[in-house]
Amino acid sequence: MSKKADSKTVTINDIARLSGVSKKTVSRIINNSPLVRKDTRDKVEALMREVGYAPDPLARGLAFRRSFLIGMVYDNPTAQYVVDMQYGALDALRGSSFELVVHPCDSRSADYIDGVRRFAQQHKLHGVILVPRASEDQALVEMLRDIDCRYVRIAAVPMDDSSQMVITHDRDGAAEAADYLLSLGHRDVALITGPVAYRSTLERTAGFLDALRKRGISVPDERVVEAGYTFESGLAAAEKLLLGEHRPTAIFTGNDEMAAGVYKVALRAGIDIPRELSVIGYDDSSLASRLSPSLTSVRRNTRDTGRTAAAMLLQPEGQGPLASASVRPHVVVRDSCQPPQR
Amino acid sequence: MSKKADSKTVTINDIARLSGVSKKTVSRIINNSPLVRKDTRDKVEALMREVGYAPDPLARGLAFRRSFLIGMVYDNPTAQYVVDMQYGALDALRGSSFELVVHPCDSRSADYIDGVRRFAQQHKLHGVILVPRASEDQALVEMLRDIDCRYVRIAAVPMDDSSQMVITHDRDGAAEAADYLLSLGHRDVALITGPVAYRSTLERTAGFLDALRKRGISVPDERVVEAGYTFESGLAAAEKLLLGEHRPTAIFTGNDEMAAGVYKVALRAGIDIPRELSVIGYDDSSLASRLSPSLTSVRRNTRDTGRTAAAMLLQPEGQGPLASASVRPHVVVRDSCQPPQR
DNA sequence: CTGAAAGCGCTTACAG
DNA sequence: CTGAAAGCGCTTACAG
Repeated sequence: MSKKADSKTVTINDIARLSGVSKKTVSRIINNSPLVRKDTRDKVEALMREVGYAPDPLARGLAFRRSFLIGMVYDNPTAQYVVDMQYGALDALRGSSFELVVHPCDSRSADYIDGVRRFAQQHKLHGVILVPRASEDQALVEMLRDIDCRYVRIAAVPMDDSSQMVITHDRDGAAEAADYLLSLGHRDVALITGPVAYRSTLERTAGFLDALRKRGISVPDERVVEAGYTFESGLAAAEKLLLGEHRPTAIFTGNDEMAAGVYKVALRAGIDIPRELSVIGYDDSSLASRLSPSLTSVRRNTRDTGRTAAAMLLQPEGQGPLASASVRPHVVVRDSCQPPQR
Repeated sequence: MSKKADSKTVTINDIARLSGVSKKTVSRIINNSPLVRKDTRDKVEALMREVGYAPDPLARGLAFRRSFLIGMVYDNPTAQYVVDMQYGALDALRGSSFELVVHPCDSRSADYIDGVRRFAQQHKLHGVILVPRASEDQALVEMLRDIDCRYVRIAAVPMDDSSQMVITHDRDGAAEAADYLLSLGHRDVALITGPVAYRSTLERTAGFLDALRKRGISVPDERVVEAGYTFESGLAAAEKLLLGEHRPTAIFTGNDEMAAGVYKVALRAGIDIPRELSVIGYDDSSLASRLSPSLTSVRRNTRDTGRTAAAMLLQPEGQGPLASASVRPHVVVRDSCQPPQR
């Protein structure tokens, strides 16, 4: 037991002494410097493994003036999305000496940028992953450049240097949803969007409407209702669309939460899904299969997105971006859509 | 701009020099030592505020041999639960110099304890929050003691020193669910439980059955079905309970996910909730209001739990536990229960 | 390819 | 109540 405790207090000095090289050489090995003879490296690495040596990230961080922490900055999206993004980032960090530090924030509050600044600056973060909608805030990004903090932005479209972006192509995902509804024969469709302040909203809306337009179908203004990406706002929007004179045969919602609102209104009004109304969501969250009937939805591969973003942050500086810094959404068909009734 | 950058490179030496005291005195002020004259403290603190000085956690961590990081270790609970727990912990950490590092793990994998060990040891974590079911693993806790890492366990019942426990009283929550069903007039009730390997399962089951027994009602074995806390397992369990000869008038599920499974089976079988079947869940997750009809469920106050756990970790060592290291669950009534039909 | 010196920004004994 | 010295475990110039 005391031996175990001791063995964990091994330092770079012990490794240097025991393997008969200088401390600097050990340091070079830790940092993968090419300036070490292969046999020296092998010998020292074997010793490190044998005694279970791992360099102290605090000491390295102090000397580097940069910690071994990756921050994730996000502004209140749904729980499943946040957790998936975290899992993805952790996938990429596994086996490295980096850890993930979470920083939810409220971009509507006046001093949230200051909060992120303190977070990044005080802990000398290696880099931060910016999740929408925080990733869309130019002022936030400028602050990060100011304090010289690396970042990767996740967003629907390119908004920055390609080495600092993961593109989620929301436009394509929404277009695929439109094509799917068209393929079932729907012509009278409606759309419940997120807040127009979100880039994802603009992209999903444009992608959906453009795909319809290409097939000669235009959606009247009253069939496009802005909501807030929340269940409650989806409910209110669904009431507008479903309780009037003519109702659409299909509704596309900007996320699954709002689709749940449509379900609730339809149930109350005695409208059968999918017989009388088709619904397609966006996110493919766990909620999609919980709903009855299970919800057809656009999968975003959030975990892949998080993994890619974290991997980019681990790239040595100056290195080019990864091959594929983008993630493609696609429709996952379940039970909430069918051809419209005659 | 360059001035701004400079102002952030202020060190303890600058503060000492500018305020005419020794570095050690500044250190005492940072660490709230009582051994500083009040006027000295005020003067130095004013200067620190003026120049925007914040001590470097990496340097402090190196000298303290302990970082300013709190780890959260959890084993795959639902997304909403994880996020709520994180938010709670962050509530407690706000304004401190501590940050939250997340560490999901899989307690079924052989080397997960080693993974937590490396996590805690290498980064010299200040402490870790253990979320169920990881918190129930005695081997994990012993490893943490071994490496002298502080921890707080979140669990349904006391399993450790009270200064290292947040008790969630699942037994009481389940008893309240039983009392609620009884008050509506239900006598023929069934139970879908989580895995019996979970302490929460045992507590919720016992709490529910004991409350019924007190009123003279015993639940036959075939009315108690073990499932896995997942949607799919809830579905399978519901099929057993609902598709046979006699079906119960009410079902209590160990969490909301499994309640969603009951909903799906009931819908398929044409059983109306709540008219023909009452359902009550546990968690009061966001899913509860998304379902139709909205689900009555036992709220666990997860955010409070996380906040309390983190606050305990910030207590100076040797200090007594906080006043209330426990969180009380209670039933939140929605639309999924009503008196049984005659 | 390898090494001895100085330093990263703090704190811990040890004195006074 | 305050301070000068040594050290936490690494890395960065600078030499060779």
